[in-house]
Order: sequence, then structure tokens, then C-alpha cells
Amino acid sequence: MDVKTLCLGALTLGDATGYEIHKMFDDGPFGQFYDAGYGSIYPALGALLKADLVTVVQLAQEKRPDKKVYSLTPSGLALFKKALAEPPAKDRFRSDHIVRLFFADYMSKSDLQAVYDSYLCHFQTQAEKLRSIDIQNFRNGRTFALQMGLRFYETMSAFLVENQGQLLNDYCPNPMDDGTEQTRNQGTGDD
Amino acid sequence: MDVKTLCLGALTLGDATGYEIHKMFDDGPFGQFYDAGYGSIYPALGALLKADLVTVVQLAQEKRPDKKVYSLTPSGLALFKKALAEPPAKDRFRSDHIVRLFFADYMSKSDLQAVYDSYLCHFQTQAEKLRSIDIQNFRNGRTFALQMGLRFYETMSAFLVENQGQLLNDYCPNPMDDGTEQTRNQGTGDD
DNA sequence: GAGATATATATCAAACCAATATATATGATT
DNA sequence: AATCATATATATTGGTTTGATATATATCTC
Repeated sequence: MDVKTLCLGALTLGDATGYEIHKMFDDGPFGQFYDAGYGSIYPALGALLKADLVTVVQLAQEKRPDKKVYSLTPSGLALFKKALAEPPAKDRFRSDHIVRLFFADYMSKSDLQAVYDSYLCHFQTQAEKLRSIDIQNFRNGRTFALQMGLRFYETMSAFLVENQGQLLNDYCPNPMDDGTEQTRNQGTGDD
Repeated sequence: MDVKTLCLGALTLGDATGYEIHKMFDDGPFGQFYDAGYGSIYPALGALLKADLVTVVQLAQEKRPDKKVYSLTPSGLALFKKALAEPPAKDRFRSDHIVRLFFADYMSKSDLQAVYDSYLCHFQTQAEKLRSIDIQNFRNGRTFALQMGLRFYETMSAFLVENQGQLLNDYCPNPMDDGTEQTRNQGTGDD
């Protein structure tokens, strides 16, 4: 799902500027399950405009750059619906934190502790944020996605607390100096 | 965390070819929390080789392309450890599935049902896969990361089952034709 | 015998990311 | 009053990543 489609989706929630769309991915309703930077959003909006999938109203502001407020056109909405009807790509999760937990034995105990702490804090903060959102205004899928996110953060946070000992008390640094555990890699084990 | 660093990490588990490293991200121990395609792995290995962070042994094979087995050098391991000691980037999760659940009201009920089914199946399959892995050989962080992944898949799968009704029974398509819910976007609500 | 999947490397265009530049306002700290 | 950080707002750039494709063969399934 490319940033163009994502922008169309964002605009179904109401007219917005590129800056506002970015915020939606940063700390807004999309942040939980997608993200996009300015470097993708502004070109995407430009392309959508050229294809008449959105319109723009340029608002001159006193001492700031012009605000360009984008709106979805009917063909833009139609294309978005069409995109939603296509089979979804595989979920993608990438975590620098878990890489570090996985390679715990190549880290110092204090670094490991720091990663653990920041990770727990992250999950707790996110959970708190979602809990504070008033669910009344949402309907159906919106509520569902939000609750799913909340469940995720709560579960991960609980997991970290429950298994802290396994990671930190049982910590022992890798005894090998050459960096290999086997001479040859063995794959998943099911090949 | 770039693919070069990830390749170094993969090689700490044992010597491997680019193909094998890719498998590790595809269905191996890394797949849960990172991924990388051939288009990143092969150039990364080339760059690592040039920088003496890995070595390569080219094995001629009878009727297949030469196998290039890469090994970590001491300086490669040192660099990897250094990378682990740096503060981790924010986790990134992107889900085409949740985008569709979020925009449920812009989908047909049958398409929504299909997304739900494939998502549930995905989580259940992944959980089963992790459950079947023998944990005896792993230690510390390896076990921790694996169990964390298992907990994630089990929780998400349970969530989908528990809240199926909210998504599918309470489903109602968006009544609006113009695609907007408000005239102007309101952000998170906390600005 | 056709077709799909697995082994194995490699490349390329399109897309994306992180950082930076520009310019101003506001709020916090010293 | 000065400094600093954060927020508003658009835009660009270099480097990295993605997804698809090409090549060549073996094996397994229908």
C-alpha cells in the first residue's frame, strides 16, 4: 500500500494539509499501523493532484508559508475503495529493540537494561495514549483498530514485566570471541 | 538499523550465503521482527566484504551457480556489537490488514470478511510455527524474543476471535458519498 | 510432461526514508 | 532579554530499500 493511497485514506477523514497528514502518521490515528514522512507525502499529494484525485485550496497566511489544504475528489474516493478491495500485503514489523533483546549476549548488561527500560516505557506510554482517546465518536473499524492497538501495547508491556527476570537476571555475555556459534548455518531446521 | 548491520548479526549465528540470510528474514529466526530482500542483502554483503567486515569462500557447485559462503571477521563482530550499543530506533509496524479494518465502512462486507479471515489465519499459522520450535537450544535473548513473538501472535489471534462480532455483525457501510466526514481535519484531538 | 517450488546470485526502476533548508511564532528556561 | 526548544508549514536531496525480474537447474507434484 503506497503513500498515495494512504494519503487518500487520510483525506477521507477530512480535508488536510501535508503537514497534518504527516501528523496523523506520527501521533494520530494512523501512527499505530502505518507511517510516512514528508519526503513521501508531499510528492504523493503532488501526484494525486495531477491525477485529479484530490483538489487543493491555497490559503495565504500572514507570516507563514501558504497553507495548502487538500480535499478528496469523487474519483479519489473511488480509487481508494478500489485499493481497499485488493488483497492486503503481508504485515511488516521491524524492531530495533527486539534485535537487541535477541542479541542480548552481545551487549553489556547496562545497555541491555537501558533497552529494556525504554521499550517498557514506550509500550506503557502508547497504551496510556490510546486509553485516553474518547471512543464515542468512532465507529466500527475505527474502534476495532484502536482497541487492537491498545491490546497490543498492554500485552507487550505485560510480557516485558513478567519476563524481566529471564532477560536480565539470567543474563550472561557470549563466551565466544570469534563470533560464531556454529561453523555453518543450519537454517530454520525444517529444510 | 540498516541491512549491513543486520547481515553481520545474521552471520553471528554461523556462516551463511546471501540466499540463506534471506531465508532467515523470510521464515527464520529474524522474520518476526525484521525483514530484508535480495536487493538489499547482496549489495550489503558486497559492501561488508570490501570493508573487511566479512570474508567469503566461493564453493563451485556442479550444476548451480557458485555458492558464496560469508563469514564474520573479528572487526565485523566488533562493529556489530558497537551498533547494538547505540540507542535503538523506534519500532515500526505497518499493516495493510489494519488499514482495511480501520476503513471497514468503505469496504464490502464480503471483502471485509476475507480480510478478517486471512488475518486470523495468518496469526494462527505464525503462532503454530513458533510453538513448534524447540526452545532447548536457545538461550537468554533468543528465547525471550521467540516467546515475545508467540505472545504477540496468540494475543492478536485471540483479539480477532473475541471481537469478530463488533467488526462483522455491527458492520454498516459508510452512508456518505462525498468521502468526507468533517469539512476540516481535527488532528489527534490533543493539540 | 507440465507446472510449481526450491536452490542460488544478481540487477534495476520506482518508491521510500532521514535529514536538512527555509521562515516564523510561541512557550520555556536561564 | 537572550537563548533554547518546540510547533507550524512546505519542499528537496542523497542514500537506501523494495519488488519484480532474469538466469539456470533440480526436484517434487499432478
